[in-house]
Amino acid sequence: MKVTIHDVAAKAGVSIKTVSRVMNNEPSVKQATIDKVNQAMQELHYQPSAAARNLASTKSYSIGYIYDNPNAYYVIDMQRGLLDACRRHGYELLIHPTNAKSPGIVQEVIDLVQHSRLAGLVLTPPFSEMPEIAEALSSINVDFVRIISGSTPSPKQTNCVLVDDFTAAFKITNHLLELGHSQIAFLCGDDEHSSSGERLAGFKAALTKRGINANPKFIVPGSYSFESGVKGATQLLALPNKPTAIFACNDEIAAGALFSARLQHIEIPQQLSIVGFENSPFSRQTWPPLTTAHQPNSTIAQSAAELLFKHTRPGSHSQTEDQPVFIPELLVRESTAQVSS
Amino acid sequence: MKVTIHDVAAKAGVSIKTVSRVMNNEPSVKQATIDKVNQAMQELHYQPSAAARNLASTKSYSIGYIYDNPNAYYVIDMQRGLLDACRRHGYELLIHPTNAKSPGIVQEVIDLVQHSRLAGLVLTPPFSEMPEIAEALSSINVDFVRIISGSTPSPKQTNCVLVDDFTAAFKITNHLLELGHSQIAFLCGDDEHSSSGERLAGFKAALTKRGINANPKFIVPGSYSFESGVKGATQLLALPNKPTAIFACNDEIAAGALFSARLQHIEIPQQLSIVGFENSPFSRQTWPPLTTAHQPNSTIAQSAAELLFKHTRPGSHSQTEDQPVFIPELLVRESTAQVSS
DNA sequence: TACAAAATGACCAGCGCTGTCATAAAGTTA
DNA sequence: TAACTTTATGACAGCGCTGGTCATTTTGTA
Repeated sequence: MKVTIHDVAAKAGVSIKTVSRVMNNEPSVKQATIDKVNQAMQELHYQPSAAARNLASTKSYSIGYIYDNPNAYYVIDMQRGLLDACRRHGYELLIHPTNAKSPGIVQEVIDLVQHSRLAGLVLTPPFSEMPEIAEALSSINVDFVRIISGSTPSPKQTNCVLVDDFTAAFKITNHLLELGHSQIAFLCGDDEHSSSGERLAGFKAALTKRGINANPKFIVPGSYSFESGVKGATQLLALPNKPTAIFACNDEIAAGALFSARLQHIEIPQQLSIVGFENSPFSRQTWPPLTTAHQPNSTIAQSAAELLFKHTRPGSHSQTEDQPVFIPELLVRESTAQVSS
Repeated sequence: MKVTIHDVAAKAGVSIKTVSRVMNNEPSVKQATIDKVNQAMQELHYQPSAAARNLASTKSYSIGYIYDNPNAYYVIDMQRGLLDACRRHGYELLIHPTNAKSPGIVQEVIDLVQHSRLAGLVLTPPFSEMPEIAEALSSINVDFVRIISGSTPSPKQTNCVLVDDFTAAFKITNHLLELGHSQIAFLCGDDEHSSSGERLAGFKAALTKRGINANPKFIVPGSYSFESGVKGATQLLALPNKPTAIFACNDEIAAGALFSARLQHIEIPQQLSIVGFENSPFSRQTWPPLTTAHQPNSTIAQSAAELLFKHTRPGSHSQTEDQPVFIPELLVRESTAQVSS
């Protein structure tokens, strides 16, 4: 029926204590024994009972993922990555979608952690960028890993996985520049998300490097939504000197921009180039498909979980080395073209 | 520190067993005792440990959601609904994305249930339509609720939540008919998903009622994907007598059809009406926005979870009454118009 | 060959709770 | 009031695992 540690021990011909030692990779176990036990575990499809471990141990075997993100594809990818890492390490994942702007959010997070005895938490924007959350978590002594926008590991931001939006945006902008565009506009995402700021900075840096100063009218504030893209692009395309290319802060905004351009009978990419960011399924299902930057969310999530597990385990508490950096890659599709003269 | 059942028992002056009885509202406890215990729990801010309960009890306090669906919005909506229901009843939700076509899938599901001691499972297509899964689950005596396509409760399909695709498709088709279309094509979803068959049946029924027989060439097999929509529509629009309207089995297919039409410089909706199904965010972010059918996924999920909890609890095991039926509603947007003569 | 070091097992308590069964209190009947 | 039924409560084992303590066996090394 149910496979327990006893079954594994019997099958491997060792004591349950040794199986336990292997599971918790305690020292003083021969490699041969480790292999035997692992094999027995595999063959029996053994999965340690998280409930029992949580109960017996001072440490805990579940981590939480708190999120408030309208982008379903992002969330699903993150979940996948976290789940994969959890399965590998015998952890459980507790998902907790909630409202980041709710007034009681800090208490809500604390309650969640304490009630469910979480070993740690993975935070994505906007939670990863809320200092009050980080403080609260530190104060109750819970490990957490933040996935944030940033390009260079720094000791200030410990336990972070960095997504280098700056460099990615720099590359995207270069792509546009190489196509001959110089009148490039930028549609921002939400102010609160630092990713938007980082992408904008990368954009500006690329322009500056070519000696172009960004036209202030070409930088349009907004939010990470289709509607915002529509609005921003409509505004841009009403300008007397229209841009020849638009860099949208994500694919949804880009889709909105595309929509707006189409309403005005502007041909994409012949009359206007548009780029997105994220490589969400949206970007493949617009017409034309969007040039964008691919963000390996699932891998990023795995990396975050691994970091959490490493922290949780005693020993190696290194600092700056533990800051993986991911650079989204340029993905050229059909929404960008040589500037028309 | 951490308050346990012992603290409550001590405070209330009863045994821990009695506290347990109160928590699980078991019979045979005097009202006075119940009050005493409840008060003690309140004063101590007592929260029972889910881990301990799961470990000790034959019943469990978590349910699982197994899925294999490329549509992230659908999955997220389902999760939301399930999570809401779980929170209300003090349950935990375990999510388990996996591959329905993997050869070991039945064993995988069994392992999951046994290992995590799940109280029950919520299944959506394709899992809800796999007889081998239902059999396996029954054989190990685990409760489950299936969300499936169907219009009439039947004793055969116990523990099901029905989504009436037939009626919804019938209504959508009527919408097209009322706009004067008679040359209507249908882009199918995956054969394995009965929703596709149900929608097709509703489509045919609406045509038949108006005395139109469906042109066999207008019924194109496919799958629930953008690509399939592109392919199907391309095929249809190459026909000597093109359809004037296309009913796509879901929004992604519809988006694909839109894409294909656009490639051929066909104006939507002036020259061709297209409808989708599901009201996913996609349908709002195409140009023009899609006429579609709104499926209240989150509500459906809640209803499924409630059904599961009701089953799990002893007593009321009614049959046919427990089959909620949801009918997706027609949502007219801009991808459909009067047929052009 | 002797001896230290490493690897493993045997055993026990206990995490916080529930299930089972025994027992005590209360209610009913004649 | 005895005899008995019903209802309320408690004692205790045990869920699957960890963490500790020792004892024992196997290995490596001088």
